Order: sequence, then structure tokens, then C-alpha cells
Amino acid sequence: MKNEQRVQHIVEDFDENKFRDSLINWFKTEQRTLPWRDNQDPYRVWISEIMLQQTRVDTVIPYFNNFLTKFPTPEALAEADEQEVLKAWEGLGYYSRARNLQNAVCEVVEAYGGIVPSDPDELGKLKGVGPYTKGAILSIAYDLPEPAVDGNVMRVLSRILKVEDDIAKQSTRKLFEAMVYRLISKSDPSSFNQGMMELGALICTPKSPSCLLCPVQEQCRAFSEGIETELPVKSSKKKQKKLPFVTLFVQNESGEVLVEKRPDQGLLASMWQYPMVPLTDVDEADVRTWFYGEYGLTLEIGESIDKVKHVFSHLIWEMQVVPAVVTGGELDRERAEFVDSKKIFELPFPVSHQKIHKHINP
DNA sequence: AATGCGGGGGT
DNA sequence: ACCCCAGCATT
Repeated sequence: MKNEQRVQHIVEDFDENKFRDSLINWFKTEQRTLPWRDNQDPYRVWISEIMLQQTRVDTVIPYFNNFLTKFPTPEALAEADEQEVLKAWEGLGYYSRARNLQNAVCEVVEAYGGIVPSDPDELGKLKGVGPYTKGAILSIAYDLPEPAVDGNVMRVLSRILKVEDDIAKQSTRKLFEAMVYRLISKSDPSSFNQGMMELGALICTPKSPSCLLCPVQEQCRAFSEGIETELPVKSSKKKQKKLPFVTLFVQNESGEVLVEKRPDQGLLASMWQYPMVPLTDVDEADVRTWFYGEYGLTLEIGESIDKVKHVFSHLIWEMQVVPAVVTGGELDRERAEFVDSKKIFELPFPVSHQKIHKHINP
């Protein structure tokens, strides 16, 4: 059945006007004070929405304030050095967001005179701007009645309207978009969309929702049946694969430490790290030989001084941290260099390797 | 349609 | 442990 027909069926006997009014009134009185709600500046809304992808509000706030201070306008961000942008993103995760954002801002400056497009097609073509972010910018910054369906919205609507589709599937997001097109307030789409997300964040939470405080409890089908914690339905993802490494803390005669820039694609792209030896490819006894082949340096390797476990969304690094000093050879490795302790903190490091910084002054 | 892509907080 | 979070790009 087509989504529009399903929506028509689902909202039968549902008081849409009452729902809109209750939601928007609740949002206007109960919304949190957040830095990106100071005004409707599309650039600020854009930055906030990118940072908020898969990331909690409390985590984003300090990053947002710092980022806007460093890069207050599209022009400032477009001109900035990529490493500087990554440094401002350091610790926030999903670093391709930062790289895509800068790429998109450059396009806005060059093709649209620095004005964030209010045209859905133009906006949606920008790097890093997907269906959710597009709708969020259009509704919040430009007051256009476009759906902005994120995890909150799917959870709230699945409960209110008792929708049992698997929200892990792409097709289900489109069903909810069709639903929002039908339900959204044409006079205040911004408060409607933000109200849905705010409700999901403050009241209609995943584990133990505060239904007694909910402004639309009266209309919630899941609550009336006592199945609010059974929804939404979401298929579980498989668990992470463990990858073992030896991570080398290599110092030269001057006490400088060897670090390297990761490739510009893939995991932690263009971030910095200490050299890692994958124990899936290299035997622990052959680390010294392997390192000479890869880096052109001979080492005297010490005893392991630390064990670092780092969990990603799709894999787990288990790193043995091993100190070493250079005994000979010539550094022959792209994007690798010895740096002093001052320089090292100016480079963008993923959290996994920040855990190793503490050994800088042994 | 499925997978890769970070990191932190809640339960 | 597991789940989730104001998701997107790539295949």
C-alpha cells in the first residue's frame, strides 16, 4: 500500500487539530533555552543540525559555542584550514560531518553568495545535508512546512499512532515523512517539528517515558493500551568486531614523539594518531621488522606500558601501548613526523588516541 | 537494502 | 552489556 493511503488510514479517528495545538503550546512554554535558538540565522541552524546528528544536545552545546566563535560566518568557515576545523570538531565524532560541512559551506559561498539556500532541491544537494537536516533547516530557519524526521519523531509518532513498522528500515522513515506532511502545522512548522523532537527528548524517552507529563497523552494509542515501552519496533544491529593492535609510542633522541596523519578517507579520516601495528596482519614478535619496513627506522622496543580499549559503533580497538626509542635509520613514511609535546596538542586526535597523550612526559 | 562512520550517557 | 542519540554517504 502506498504511504499516502496508509497515512490516510492511520489518522482516521485522530484529531489532528487538537494534536497540533497541544504539541505547539507545550513546546512554546516548555522548550529548553539553547544557543541555536537565539535566532533563526540559517547558518547557525545548519551548524547545530549537523552537530546534533546522532549526538546529544548536552554534548553539542560547548562545541557549538566554540565553533561559532571560531567560524562566525559561512565565509569564515569556507576560508578556514581543514585541520583547524577538525580540531574544533575533535571529540565530537563522525568527523566526515565536519569535512562535508566545510565542503558544503564553500559551495554556499561560491554558488549562492553565502546565503543558505531555502530551495529544497538546492539545499538537499549540499554535502552532508540529508532528508532530516534539509527539513530541519527549511522549517526552523525558513518557516517552511517540511518534515524533519529523526529518531525522536519516529519514536513519538510510532507511539501516538501505534505504528509497528521497523524504524531501522529506510522505507519506514518515508512513511513517517508522509505522516508529518499530513500533520504539520502550516502556520508554525518550526514549533511543530521542534516540538516533536523536544517531546521525544524530554517526555517520550526510549526506556521510561514520562507519560503522566505528556501534553498529548490523551491522544496516545500506545499509552491507552499500555504498550508505550514496546514501541517503536527496531531491529537490533550486530555487535562490533574486535581488532587488536600494538600502538607504538616512539621517541627520538630529542624526546619528540612520532605521530602520523590518517588517510583522507575512511575511519577517522585526516585525524592524527600514534603508529599502530595491526596484530591481525603482523605477529607480535615481528613488530620491529614490520616497523622498519613501513617507516624506515630501527627501534629499541620496551615493555607494554598501557592497554587501551576503544569502542566504536561498528568495531572495537584493543591497543597495547608499547614505548620505543629510535636507534637508527631515516624516517620514510608519508604524513608521519616527530613533534614536540606542544605541537601535539594543536593537532586533531580521535579520543582513542587522546587516551595515549598521558604518556608524553613519562 | 545494508553497511561504515565516533563518542558519550542512560539503564 | 546493550541501547540510543535532532543521520548521512556509499555500495
